Amino acid sequence: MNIGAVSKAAELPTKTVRYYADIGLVVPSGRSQNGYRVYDEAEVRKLVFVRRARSFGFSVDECRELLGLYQDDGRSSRDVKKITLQRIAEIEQKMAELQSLHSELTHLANSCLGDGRPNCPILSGLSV
Amino acid sequence: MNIGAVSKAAELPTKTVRYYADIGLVVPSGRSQNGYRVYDEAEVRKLVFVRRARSFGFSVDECRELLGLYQDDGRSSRDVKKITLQRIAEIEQKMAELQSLHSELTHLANSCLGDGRPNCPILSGLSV
DNA sequence: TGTAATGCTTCCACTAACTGGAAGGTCAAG
DNA sequence: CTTGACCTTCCAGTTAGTGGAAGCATTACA
Repeated sequence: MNIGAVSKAAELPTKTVRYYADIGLVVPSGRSQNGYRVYDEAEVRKLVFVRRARSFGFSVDECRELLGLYQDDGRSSRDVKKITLQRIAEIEQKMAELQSLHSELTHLANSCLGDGRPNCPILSGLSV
Repeated sequence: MNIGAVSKAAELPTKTVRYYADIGLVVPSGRSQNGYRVYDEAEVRKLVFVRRARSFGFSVDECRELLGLYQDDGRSSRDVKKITLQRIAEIEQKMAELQSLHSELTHLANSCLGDGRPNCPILSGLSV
């Protein structure tokens, strides 16, 4: 498979696939005579894996770590679970922050008339 | 006030204050003979405003826009409310994403034994 | 068979919002 | 007088890509 087909199959932009190759995250299985990157099914699966993990908030470096575990038959599920639980904790933290942000902003927006007049509680609220 | 005092007053790192000066977001009111940036209360208020707005998820460019409104006595609260409501909608969107992420990851973590064996549903789940 | 349109390559530069560090000038205290 | 804190500029790096240019390769179509 050439990069275009891979890009379609993994649902990632070609630029991103090339970038992942550059940083050694998912490298093509080889190159054809004309220099084109050649991928096979295994790489496509890894790319899908990375796309999903990224969408789950795993950083590229964590993806690298996870891919390592993914490929290592001797890995323990304990390692994987540890990373995942950390991520869950971070998500909960993030959600709490967003929650307080949301209520503050909602409060400000509610107290604002939103008319053509300059008097605006949102700005006063921000500048406290 | 020199940058150190401003930094303390506005609760922002000096690096950040300098950065904001560089990009023209909050510029010092002047320079002293020795070349030190000199700020007065108005700038400190703006910096506090920016810090809070940033913590609310407004981008630096949005802060610039808000600062413009903030300083413009002829502004309408409608403009400010519009930006704020957009931001609230984005936060809700983000929270929904985090929520689904959280339940998916929790599900995966729960189905993982977390022992020393290689069999790990988290990885299989990610690679679907 | 010619040519035009994709598709692929590399490389360089840019994004956001800082942060770290080096090299050097200034100032107050002991 | 020297030490240390504070200030300056400039350069580079961070994350995770994205945009674009210049230049081969392949394919589609008239």
